[in-house]
Amino acid sequence: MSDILSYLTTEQPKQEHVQQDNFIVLVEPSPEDACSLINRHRSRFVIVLYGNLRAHYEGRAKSDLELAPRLVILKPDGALLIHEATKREPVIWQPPKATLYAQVDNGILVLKSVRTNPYEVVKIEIPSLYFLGLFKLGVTENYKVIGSEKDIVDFLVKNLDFVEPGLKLISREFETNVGSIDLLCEDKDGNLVVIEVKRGQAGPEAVHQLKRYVEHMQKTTGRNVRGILVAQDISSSAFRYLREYGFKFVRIPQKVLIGLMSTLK
Amino acid sequence: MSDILSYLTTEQPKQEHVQQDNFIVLVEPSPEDACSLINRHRSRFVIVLYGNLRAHYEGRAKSDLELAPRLVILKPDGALLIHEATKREPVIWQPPKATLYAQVDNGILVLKSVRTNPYEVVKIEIPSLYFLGLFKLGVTENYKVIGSEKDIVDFLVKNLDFVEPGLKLISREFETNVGSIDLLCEDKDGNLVVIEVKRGQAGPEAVHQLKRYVEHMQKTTGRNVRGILVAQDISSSAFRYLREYGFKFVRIPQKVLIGLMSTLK
DNA sequence: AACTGTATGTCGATC
DNA sequence: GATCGACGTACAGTT
Repeated sequence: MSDILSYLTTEQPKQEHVQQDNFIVLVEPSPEDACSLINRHRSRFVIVLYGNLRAHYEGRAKSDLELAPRLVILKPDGALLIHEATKREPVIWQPPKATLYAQVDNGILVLKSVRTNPYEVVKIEIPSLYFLGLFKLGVTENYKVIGSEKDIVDFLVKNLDFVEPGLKLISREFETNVGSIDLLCEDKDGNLVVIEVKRGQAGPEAVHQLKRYVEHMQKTTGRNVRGILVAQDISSSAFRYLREYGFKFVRIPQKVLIGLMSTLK
Repeated sequence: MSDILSYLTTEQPKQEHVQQDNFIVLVEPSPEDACSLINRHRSRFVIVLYGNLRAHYEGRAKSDLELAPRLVILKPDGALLIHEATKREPVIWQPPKATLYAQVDNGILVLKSVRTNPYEVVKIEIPSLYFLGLFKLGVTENYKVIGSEKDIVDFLVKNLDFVEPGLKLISREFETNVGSIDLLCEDKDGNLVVIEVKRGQAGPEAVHQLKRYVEHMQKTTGRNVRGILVAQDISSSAFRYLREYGFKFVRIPQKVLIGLMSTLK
């Protein structure tokens, strides 16, 4: 079976074939054929390999994978993923901008991916390559995820009363040298109010972030400064901190978020 | 070409074929064949689909992908990935434990993946399916990445003089209700020393984390407490904080880390 | 199941 | 290029 498949996909004149088709698949290609196809098409196709392979990663950390069947994905931007049977995450990977080198060493297909800054190397040896697929993919322009923190801040800017009646907006993304404050306001009593927004459940870090901003504004303005944390939820320990520091928590009910998400698009 | 390939892969008795082979590939399968294969084998194979597809995600946030060629990966643990031509990250995904439903609606292959807690749904419509691959993959047991923070702490425990001569270990992973302190020590002058370890470059958060621990230990013990941040590097603003709070920074040169990584395995 | 902290995090925005 | 914070973060370890 494999021979026939290989034959079918390789016997045609490559250039034309590639230009009109948006994918090529080979079953049990020779290392040489695979290497040649990879080198010729890696800048235009996403390449999927399935084979028995060893892999080694070294850079910020280091790890090794012994010989086993795995899936390798090579993208035109240099991203490289090695996947196993489980997890959303690859076991070993290289982010975009890595450079790929494919060659045949002693009859074995070897892929090497090198990245700089930080310098990191992934080396893959594939003694048995069972499948090679080249697929033409695109990139969705203007891809937008709705419901991010930015969307919530947008909403709050237009509905400040939702946080607390009488708030007046001073600035959005107010830059300080301790970070950027999501919303800086003034309350009905003339206090400065720092608002920190979190999309999901706020943890201890969110409260400490808020504290940092509040302290900074107190120090730099000398005014009385309040802190308000706005989120869908808050963890118990984060809530302890919150009360300790005298801050206020405003929950965004999921109902509001869903409504918010359905109005946007 | 496609017809012949499909034929080659489908005409054989499925059961035997599957049991002995570790992969099956089909070019331009019918939606019905694809659906049937997916439903029968999704718990044992990693499935790769290439086709022109629309996708919709809704849950913690929400997003849509218009019709375009993309790669879909389905894993036996329920993980689902939709990849485009670039990035290490999938555009849309589902983490493990999601449940997959595959069906044919009006002649179109439709995949639906549902996850609970949080409730999230990914729906994929594939009007044109060009390729379907089923690959048998494993999971590397005892997979270990070397050079994690834990490894560094291990090293420091055995080489406390590296941080500062005369340090004596009191506790590792000392649990407080503000978090767990990497290393709690006593210096040669009898001061309590809180050591926070970061693997890479320490940012402002690391310093604030350290501050939290130091303040907590001061409050609960009444003793004089020092703070030391150990990391490969520190960002400029983090260093400002560090000096402001009177903490100390100890750099782990990369040379030491590499040596550390080579001794472990 | 909820919570906490790490990650070879990745990614985008800003300086 | 360095820095910083968000992410549908994912994931592992603990309570």
